[in-house]
Amino acid sequence: MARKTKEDAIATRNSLIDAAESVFLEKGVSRASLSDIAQAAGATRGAIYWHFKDKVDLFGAMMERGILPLEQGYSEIECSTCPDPVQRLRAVMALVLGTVASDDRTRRVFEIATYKVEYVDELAAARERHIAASEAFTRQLARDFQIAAHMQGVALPMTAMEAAIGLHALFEGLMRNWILNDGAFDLVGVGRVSTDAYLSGLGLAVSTVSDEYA
Amino acid sequence: MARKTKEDAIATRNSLIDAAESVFLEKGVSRASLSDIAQAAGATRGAIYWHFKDKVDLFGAMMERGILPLEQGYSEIECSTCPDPVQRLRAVMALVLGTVASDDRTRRVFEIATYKVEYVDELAAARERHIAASEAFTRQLARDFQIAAHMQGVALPMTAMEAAIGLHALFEGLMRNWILNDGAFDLVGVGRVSTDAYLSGLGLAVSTVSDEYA
DNA sequence: AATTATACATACAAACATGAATGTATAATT
DNA sequence: AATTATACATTCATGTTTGTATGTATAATT
Repeated sequence: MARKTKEDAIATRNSLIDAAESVFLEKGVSRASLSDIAQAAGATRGAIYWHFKDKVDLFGAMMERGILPLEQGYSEIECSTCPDPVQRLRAVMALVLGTVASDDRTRRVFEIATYKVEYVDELAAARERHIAASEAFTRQLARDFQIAAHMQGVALPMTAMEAAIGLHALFEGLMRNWILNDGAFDLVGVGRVSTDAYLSGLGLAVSTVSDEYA
Repeated sequence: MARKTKEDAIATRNSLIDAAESVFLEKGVSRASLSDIAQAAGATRGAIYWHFKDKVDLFGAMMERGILPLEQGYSEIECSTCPDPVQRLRAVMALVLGTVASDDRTRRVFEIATYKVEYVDELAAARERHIAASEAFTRQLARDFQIAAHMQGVALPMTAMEAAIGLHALFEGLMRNWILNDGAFDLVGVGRVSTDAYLSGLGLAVSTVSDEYA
């Protein structure tokens, strides 16, 4: 065919990423061929090789576009207006869980990243990125736990870091199992009550102004 | 070459599964070719096709051999000699986490199943199996929560099922993150204290006869 | 002892998938 | 208006993997 305008090219690129999302989700990343993706986008492999170096590059672009809402949540914890560490922590968890539960693209990308890709050598970058984000999140949780314990004058029954590792595990476990079970439970609701139980078990008060349990 | 005795054949089969474990872990399941596996086992593809239908079948055999210790833990919860539901629950968690942390084969297979395989159509059986095991585990947890709450005369701050979903998420999240972080924290220790915090947050007494926190 | 089934190894054909090379019509630039 | 760079589509050569087909030496069976 012919040359497109710059906006057309951007649209093509986006449709390629859309198609990649769809095909990755259906066939898995490794079994998805570039022909599959191009065909799903109504294009050819030429378009893919023009916009992306190869499949790994396309995967990276898809991840970057889809993970943004989550990293936004992660970063929100840093500069939130909420001064109380426990409330901040609860707000961030609710925000991220709510995003995964409500935003289709985020959920699809999360599902691909969790169940439809093999983290081996060539995807080491994605893996390292996830590890780094997790560590940053966990460290932030640990700091908040320390601050909260100090503010409330309580002694945690474990290291702040251990408490953070546990909450982080609860957090990711909920999302993963929710995805695996095809949204069979209320992610935000269960996330809230289980998080609160955990916090309460740490000896932290969660200021239950308007908490309702179903 | 020549025909082997029956024991030799079984040994060959085991070495093929060993090789599959190793190659799957290194290259991921989809990128691992049967030639790779055969070569790693010091055999040829002929041996693989003799013992297994195809790669999916070999993967299934590997899973079955490596997941046994975990399912053993899952089943232990059913017929444990420990009558107290909270103690039983804690014992099972400790047993499974301890197995993953200490048994190399279990850990490798778990890592493959978690990070080195794409759960798509042809592996639907493995996926369904995992879902079924998880659901059974969660249901058992819920039942124990109900019994424990009744025994201790406390009202849980949430549904027993929700409490179970949370603990299950904590449980799987810990294992997954421990694997991802290459065993960077004490899986059994953190599992114990975070589980106890969660239980305590549910309002359940955990009978701390000899609990020590580092 | 002869036969048969076993436990593989080897050889072969077909199917993709990839990456590069080339073609090309048209925006954009001058 | 001529030139150039862009945004792809098409073609081609190559390598890889798979499944099957066939060969074969020997354990097991009779």
